[in-house]
Amino acid sequence: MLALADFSTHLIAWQRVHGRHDLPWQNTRDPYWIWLSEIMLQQTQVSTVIPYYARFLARFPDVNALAAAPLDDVMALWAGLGYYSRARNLHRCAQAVSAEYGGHFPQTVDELAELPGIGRSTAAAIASFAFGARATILDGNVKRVLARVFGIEGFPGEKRVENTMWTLAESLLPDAAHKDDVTAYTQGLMDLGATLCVRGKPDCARCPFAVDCVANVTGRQRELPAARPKKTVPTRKTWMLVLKSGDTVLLEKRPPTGIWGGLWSLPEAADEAALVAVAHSFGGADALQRLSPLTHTFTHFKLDIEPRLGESRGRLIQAADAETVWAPLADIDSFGLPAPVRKLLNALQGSLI
DNA sequence: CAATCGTGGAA
DNA sequence: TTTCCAAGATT
Repeated sequence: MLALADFSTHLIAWQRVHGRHDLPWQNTRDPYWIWLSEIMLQQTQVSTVIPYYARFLARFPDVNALAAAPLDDVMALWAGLGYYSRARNLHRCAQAVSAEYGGHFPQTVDELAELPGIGRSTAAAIASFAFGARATILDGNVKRVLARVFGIEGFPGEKRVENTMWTLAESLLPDAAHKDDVTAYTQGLMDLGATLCVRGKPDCARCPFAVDCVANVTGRQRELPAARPKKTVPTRKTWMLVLKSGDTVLLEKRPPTGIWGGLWSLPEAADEAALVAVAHSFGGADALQRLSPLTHTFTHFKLDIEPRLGESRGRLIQAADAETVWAPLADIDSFGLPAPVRKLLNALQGSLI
């Protein structure tokens, strides 16, 4: 039987030898670097984050630079990474740190968790990595490790199960005598879940907890943690307008909340007739050319996109209640666009010019 | 508190 | 091809 006190000891020893030590956000105690990585890594894989992280730091080298930047610039660098409330909260958080803390991140979990976009687990990760605080994280990696090693039943997304895991995770922290090891411990939790205790085929032979792990001993690796309850994802349909004027295309800024909030995108309508009316209001002809439809899958719904191509002569802007712009196709990469819209326009740029 | 909020990798 | 979901937070 694995004594709770032994968990952190074994994990720390394992991390120092077998854990990851060369990720771009490691080997620093700069809370800005660490905070940025933690936000980008929320629900996002390491390999996806790395190129975004490098570009972001090059453009915004410190929290004050980020705070002073227009939100639009932040969104443009975040475009393609998904979950855009993270980018909006990131900007708000930078402004709060700059204005309320003189550009220095607070060091306690409670203060960190009050900042926009920083929840309980992210606050603990920042406090642990940047300030060596004895703080408990509970991300997807930890939930998977705990569910397997300790045989925690139930879907971790369920509140009751998550509360159980928080309590267990708190009890596993290294004690005050090993406070200097909390960084290795926190990193070890993530490393174990990300490199050995993976979802598909966990490498139990290399795991320091193999002989004690409930899932391994009982052969239930595939059943723990319990899968998310299945739901049928609804399908929505939208018509998108690619209205050109010379070498520019009409873009609209999306509202600050909701799907793709704060990004630039193509004008949309609920049916083809409504889209023709939109095109007409911007100087487009009545006839729109049909383009190949595309499907975009979100976590909670599927979107069927019917693109239509039109040409506008006058670059007419109707009432400017929505932010609109004629974007040069050559500069299209400088706009924060949703992934499928970027793909659509990039494909068009190749075929039309 | 369950729903909302992206995208791409992996099996 | 389909399914699942990844260093979660917010409402």
